[in-house]
Amino acid sequence: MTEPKPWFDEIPIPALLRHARNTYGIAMRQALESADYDDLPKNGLYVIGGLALGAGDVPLGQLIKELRISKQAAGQLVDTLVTRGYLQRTVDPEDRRKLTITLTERGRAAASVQAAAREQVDAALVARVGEDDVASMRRALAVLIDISREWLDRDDD
Amino acid sequence: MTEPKPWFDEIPIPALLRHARNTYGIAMRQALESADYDDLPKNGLYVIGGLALGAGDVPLGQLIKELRISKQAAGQLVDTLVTRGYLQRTVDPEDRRKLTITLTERGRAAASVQAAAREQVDAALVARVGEDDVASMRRALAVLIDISREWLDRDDD
DNA sequence: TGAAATAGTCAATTTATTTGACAATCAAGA
DNA sequence: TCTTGATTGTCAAATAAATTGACTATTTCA
Repeated sequence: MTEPKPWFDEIPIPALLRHARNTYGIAMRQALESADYDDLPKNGLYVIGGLALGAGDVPLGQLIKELRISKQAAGQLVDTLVTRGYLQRTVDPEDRRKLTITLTERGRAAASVQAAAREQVDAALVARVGEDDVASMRRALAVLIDISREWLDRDDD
Repeated sequence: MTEPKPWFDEIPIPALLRHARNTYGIAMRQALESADYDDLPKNGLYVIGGLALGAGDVPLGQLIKELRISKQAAGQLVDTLVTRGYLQRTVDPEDRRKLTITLTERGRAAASVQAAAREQVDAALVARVGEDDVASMRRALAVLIDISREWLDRDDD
């Protein structure tokens, strides 16, 4: 029994993560383009997908942290998303410095196309490795995410 | 037993992948910067890390496919990496159209700093979820990567 | 009230990536 | 051989994405 190591054991985890994420990216982009939502900027998918989750608004500040880009970049990203009709920006009445962003009609439509594509990939994954393995992958990924929090909780501008 | 769903079950897998990868990115960047390898371009980490694997050369064409960027972008990326002393470019004597890229001394040094940081995160992960779960995560990621191959094998320029 | 901190904008620059046109090399058939 | 077509990569110009630095408005809190 020579037990040859499978190819994916030789590849660094970050590279696996990159390519795996890319699968979703390709599927989602493709679906969005077929539905004529072809003008989403690079990080646009994340914004659209993320907003759809919490049924409602998201403070701009959250994007800044999650995307790990400068607040200026976040501002510009939201700008183009607003210009292209996906988002709406409103001031938080509680604190008039803050902005929250919300999906427009078009934004929600795009989000649902994207979610459908995502779920298709999810389904293909479950079909091959089973629910349990997917659940344990989620757990492992969550742990990785958590590790970064301890690694550095600083870097908050 | 209310069994509240853990937070990471609510997050789309691509988002988990993104953030998980970011953990590695942060750790590696940080390590590299402390060691004065602070001039690596965005995709530089991938190139450096990838090359270190196969002890030797990598055809430029491979980068193009793996990074999913245009050949021009790949060319420029390699350009700056060469300029900054990380890479060397040589023509393939078999086929003089082809280029292969190799790490320089500096490149190898940076690669090993990067690898060390990566392994530190790997270790932290193993410490919390165990070898088996990491192995099954790898398997699941490999399946995801495979899915994209079937999803579209076209798009080869 | 009046600093200091927070949230975001504006303008300019740098970095990353793409598109289009091209040059060199190789492969294969008349 | 020649010639045609495909492959591999470069050059140059344009666009997109992200950063830096300086600034405005708002809130907090001593």
